[in-house]
Amino acid sequence: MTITTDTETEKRGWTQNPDAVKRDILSVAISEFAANGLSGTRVDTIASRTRTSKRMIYYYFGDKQGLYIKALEEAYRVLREGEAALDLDDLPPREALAKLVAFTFDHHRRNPDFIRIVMIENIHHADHLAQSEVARAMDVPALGKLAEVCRRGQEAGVFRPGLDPVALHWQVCALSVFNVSNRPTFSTIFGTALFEEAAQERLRAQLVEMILALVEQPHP
Amino acid sequence: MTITTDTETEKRGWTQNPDAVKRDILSVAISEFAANGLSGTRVDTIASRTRTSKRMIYYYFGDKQGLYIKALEEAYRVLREGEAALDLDDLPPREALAKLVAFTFDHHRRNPDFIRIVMIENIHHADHLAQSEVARAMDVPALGKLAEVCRRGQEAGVFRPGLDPVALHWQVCALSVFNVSNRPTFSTIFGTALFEEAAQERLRAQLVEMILALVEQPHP
DNA sequence: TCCAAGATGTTCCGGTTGGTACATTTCGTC
DNA sequence: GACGAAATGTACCAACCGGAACATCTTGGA
Repeated sequence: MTITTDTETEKRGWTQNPDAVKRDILSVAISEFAANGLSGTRVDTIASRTRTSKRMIYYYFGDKQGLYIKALEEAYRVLREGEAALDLDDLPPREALAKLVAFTFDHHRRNPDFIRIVMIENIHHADHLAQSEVARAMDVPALGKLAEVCRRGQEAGVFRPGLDPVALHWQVCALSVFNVSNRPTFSTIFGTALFEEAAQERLRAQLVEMILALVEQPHP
Repeated sequence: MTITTDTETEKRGWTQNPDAVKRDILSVAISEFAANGLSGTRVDTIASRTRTSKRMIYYYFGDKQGLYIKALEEAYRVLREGEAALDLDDLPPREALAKLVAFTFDHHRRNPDFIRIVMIENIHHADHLAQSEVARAMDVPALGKLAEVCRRGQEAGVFRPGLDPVALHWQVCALSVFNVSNRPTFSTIFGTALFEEAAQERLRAQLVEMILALVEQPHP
C-alpha cells in the first residue's frame, strides 16, 4: 500500500486520476486528428500513445466521433484563448488594427495543428461544429476586438464609415489560414522561398498594409 | 450478335471501351474523394457509382492511392485548363490584372470539388503531389499570366518595381481558396451573409482593389 | 471497516474494406 | 476463323478497426 502523494497530477502507481487521463487522451487525440483526419485516425493509435488504454477513450468520450468533437472544441478554445490575451486598449486605432492583424497572422502560424483540425472540419462540411453547442456559442475575441477597433477608428474620423468587421475578419483570416493550411501544396509547386522567415515577415507587413488601405479611404 | 455501333462512346451491350471506363471511374473518384477525403472514401462506393466494377479500378489504377493520385492530377489539370483559357493580351496592365484577379476568385468558386481535393492533399502534407511528376511539372497559367502582366505594367511605368509574382499569386489564391475551403466553418460561426451573391461580389471587388493598391505605389 | 460507485485493465468480436483469384468475354490480327 | 492479349465480371478473403463484454481495482463516505 504505497502512499504516492501525487500532488502535481499525472503519476503512475497507479492512482485514479480522471482529469489527467482525460487531458492525456485529448492531447494525443488532437495531434492524431490533426495529422490524419477523422477517418484517417485510428483509435488504437491514439490509445497506444496514451498512458492509458482504449477502454478509457470510450469510457470518457463515448465513441470516436465524440472524441473528435472534443478535440475540435479544444482547438477552437486554444485559438481563441490566445486571441483574448491580446491587449489593444492603449493604442490608437490605426496601430491597434495593425497590431491585431499582425498578431492574427503570427498566431495562426504558431498553431498549425489547430488550423489543420479546422481544415478537417471543413472537409466534413462543419457537421460536427454544427453539432457542438460549445464551439458555436464560443466567443470570438478577434472579431470583438476588431469591431471595437473599427468603432474607435470611425469615431476618431480616421477610418471610413460603413466598415464590415466580419468581412475584415474574413480577409485577415483568409491570408493567415491559407499561409498554414496550404503550405504543403503551395511550397511543393512554387518552392519554399515564401515560407522562410524574411518572406513571411514581408507577407505579414503587406497584409497589414492591405487591411489598413482598405479601412482608411474609399478612393484616395 | 448485336451491332451496337456506339459512335458517341459509353454504351452498354456490352462492348469493350477502356477509355470510357477509365474516365467513368476517374470522374466518380474525384467526386468521392472530394466529398470524403482519402481514407474516408470507400473503393466499393466508387465502384457502385460506376457503370463498371471494383475489379476495373484495380485493373487500371493499381490501388486506392493510385486512383487518388490520378484524381489529384485531374483536379489540378482542370483548374489550370480554366486559367489557360483566359485572354489578357488586349488589356492594359491595370485592367488585365483586375480581370485576372477577379477571374481567379470566380474560377475557384466555380470548382469547389477541386479546391476540396487540394485541401485534402494538404492534410496529407502534399505527399502524393510530391510523388506525382505529372502534377508537379504542370504549367501554372495563372502565375505565368500574372508575371507577364507585372512585366508589362512595370515597363509601362504604372506598376512599381520589385514586384514578386509568386507572392501576388499567393495573396490572390489565399482569398480565393479560403472563400471556398473554409466556407462551412466560417458560415457556421459567423452566418451565411458573406456568401450570398451581393456580398461575394463586394469581396471580389475588394480583393481586386487590394491587389491593385499593392502593385501601384509603395507609399502614396 | 465496509460498500457502492466510479475508474481502469484485458480480451475478444463482428462488420467493414482494400485487395485478389478465378473464370469469361471481346477484339485486333494473321 | 482462330488465337492470344486485353478487358471485364463474380465471388471471395484476410486484415483491420471501432466498439463491447467481462473482470478488477480504487476511493470517498457512512
